Amino acid sequence: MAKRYWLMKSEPETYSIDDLERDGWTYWDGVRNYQARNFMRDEMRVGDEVLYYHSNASPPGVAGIAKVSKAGYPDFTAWDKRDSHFDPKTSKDDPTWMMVDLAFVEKFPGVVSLDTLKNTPELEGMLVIRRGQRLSVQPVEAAHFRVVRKLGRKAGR
DNA sequence: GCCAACGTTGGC
DNA sequence: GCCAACGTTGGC
Repeated sequence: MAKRYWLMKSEPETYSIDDLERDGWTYWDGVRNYQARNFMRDEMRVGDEVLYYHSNASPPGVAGIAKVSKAGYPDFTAWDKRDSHFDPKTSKDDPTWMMVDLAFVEKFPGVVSLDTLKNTPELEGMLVIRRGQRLSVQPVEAAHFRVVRKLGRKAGR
């Protein structure tokens, strides 16, 4: 199957692109939304590329690129009582929540801000700039991905 | 910190 | 199955 592209949101206070660069890879735990879960469980494949989006940041925007290094598997933090994402309704026999692993690819020299995304005509229709769009994992068109990467590589220069 | 938008829960 | 109440997301 052809490589696909995604956008994933993280609050930099919780886990930023710098954290990912330092660690090299991470597991994407804590997603507790069915639509986002379905993307990770059913559609994300190893090698897919991901726009790493900083939400609740100033400015919010795409900070770099990651890639999927492991396809969907159960989010074990859902079973951990001490974890903030603990979900008492799910069991190990029938996991509700899934996650993927992400590997660091690149950090942009500057953030491609939400404002820039909104003001770039080639990005019209991108989900992340749609009002009220809260999905933390969302598909991105290949053409949009390339435009954002180009903007990112020259951002802050 | 505020609040609009949205998803989920639960009473009926 | 409806829908009000509630919790969360995320821009500002």
